[in-house]
Amino acid sequence: MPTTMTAAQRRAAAKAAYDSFLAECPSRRLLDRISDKWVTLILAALGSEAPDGERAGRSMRYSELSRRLAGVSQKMLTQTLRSLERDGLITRTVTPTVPVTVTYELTGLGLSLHHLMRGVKAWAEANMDEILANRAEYDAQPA
Amino acid sequence: MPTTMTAAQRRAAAKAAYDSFLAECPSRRLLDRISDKWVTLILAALGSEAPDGERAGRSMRYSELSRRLAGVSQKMLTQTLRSLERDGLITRTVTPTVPVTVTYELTGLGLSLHHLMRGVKAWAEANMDEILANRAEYDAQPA
DNA sequence: CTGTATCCACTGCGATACTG
DNA sequence: CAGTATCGCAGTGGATACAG
Repeated sequence: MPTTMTAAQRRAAAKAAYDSFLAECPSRRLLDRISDKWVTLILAALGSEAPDGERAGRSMRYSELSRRLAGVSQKMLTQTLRSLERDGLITRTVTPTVPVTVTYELTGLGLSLHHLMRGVKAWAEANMDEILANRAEYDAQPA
Repeated sequence: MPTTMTAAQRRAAAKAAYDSFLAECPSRRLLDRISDKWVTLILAALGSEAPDGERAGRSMRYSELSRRLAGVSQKMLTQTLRSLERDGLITRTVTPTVPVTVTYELTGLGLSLHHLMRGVKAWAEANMDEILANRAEYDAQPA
């Protein structure tokens, strides 16, 4: 922590007394939760621009998400969605049609995390080539 | 790659070569790799401002990191550091003192990811209270 | 369509012991 | 100091079957 801290920064630090560097801190578990492939992809999917381009974030059905996140198992999708709902990052809406229709949507909190996760996903895609090259070079090193 | 590719398909492939939504895409695995608690914390530690405040990113010894990331096992720390080194996100420097001194430092690529991961870590710490409240509310719902 | 429930294979990860 | 090697289990996550 820098010694040159403004009063505002000190207040912020005092208010949010959470530190993920500490093993027992709840934020450490939260960090573990959100540091997840499926969390990132779900938030990325739900936060993508709606077809009409009018909203930031779209509403998606369970089956839509299932198709979008290629290869996700039912268990992981449901489990991750529940977790996100419990944490207040997404809302789950059930429409009593026959058969039932369930839609998921980002909350404001979820949207704020989406902005970060979208960057992470984009980073992975943008730097894939360089990383593949780095790996090749590393693996080519003589032992 | 099939030779019978439409011009539109070629353009799409060229523009977005990688897509984490696809199960077979290498970027999916990369996303899984970097979506990791220890990756986040290591990058956060190495990217924090140096004591002299002159550099973005500092050099840290193995034992320093071990202390900073409270509760990390030797295995996970070494394993994660190796992975980051192989991907070209950090450098590992051995100084042949007695006993040997090993320091780790972010590369430019690592620094770029650090900026994102630092935000994720900060988000977790900043929104911990709200999320705890959301969980309490969710758990209070009648079944 | 949108789940829940169950079983189980796999492996991530910690603990422990040892080394240059 | 900075690792490597090995063991063992707990828990993750996939596959499958079933249900409202």
